Amino acid sequence: MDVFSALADPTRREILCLLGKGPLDASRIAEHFDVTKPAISKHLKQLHAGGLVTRTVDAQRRIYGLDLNGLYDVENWIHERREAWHARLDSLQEFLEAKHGHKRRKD
Amino acid sequence: MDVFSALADPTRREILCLLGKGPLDASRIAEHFDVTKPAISKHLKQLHAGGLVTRTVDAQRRIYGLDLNGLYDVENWIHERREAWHARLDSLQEFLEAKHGHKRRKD
DNA sequence: CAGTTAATTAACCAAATAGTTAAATACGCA
DNA sequence: TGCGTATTTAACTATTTGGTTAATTAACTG
Repeated sequence: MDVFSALADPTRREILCLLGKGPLDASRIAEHFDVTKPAISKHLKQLHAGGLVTRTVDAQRRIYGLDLNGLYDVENWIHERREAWHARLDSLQEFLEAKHGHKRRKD
Repeated sequence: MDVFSALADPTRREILCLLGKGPLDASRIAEHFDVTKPAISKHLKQLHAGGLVTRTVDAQRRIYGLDLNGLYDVENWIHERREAWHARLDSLQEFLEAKHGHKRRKD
């Protein structure tokens, strides 16, 4: 399971917003939503698989917190796309400069 | 539709990688994948809806290019999550410092 | 140990999604 | 005009997904 599909669901993104304010156990998280606990449990599983939440065990409780690693993964991917984009523009510019430096030709 | 679900599909992410190297028309994009053109067409529609690709018309051809706006949207969202996270840590630190200062005075 | 609380798993269902083939649309050209 | 090319839309199918309720696992408490 990947971090991108984990982020695709609005409920899961809201959970991350919630955890930005601090860690919560599964029941506390579920209180904030109109869906049942098993639904939230499955969302948390996917968020954990995507590296977006941490899970610590405290007796019967599972306490979830925001995990920055998943966010970094996405950020890096985005950064790579933008790098490719800029590299392309740079090479276009180089190409045009080289052309200018040479001779004025009609293409 | 939203940018997060547009990014959830691996084929769509590959299309964005491809467009990082430069704009391409729909058929050229489809050549890189094992799926049919209508499938690619629908992916492009979703990417466009998510603000991840631009579309320019050239006669019968539709030329698609990387759109940085969608990438910025995602990046901002991630940034906001991290800001919330840091704000939480800061306020915890403040709390602890205040507690310390208070105790000290009392002693 | 019996009972309570917390969370997940199991089994199932409806809706959304990614894919297909075939038809339709739009444009350029002779 | 009509033909060929490029792309999208239509109609359909299989799979995935997000949700439900009921059962299960696991740990504390009296």
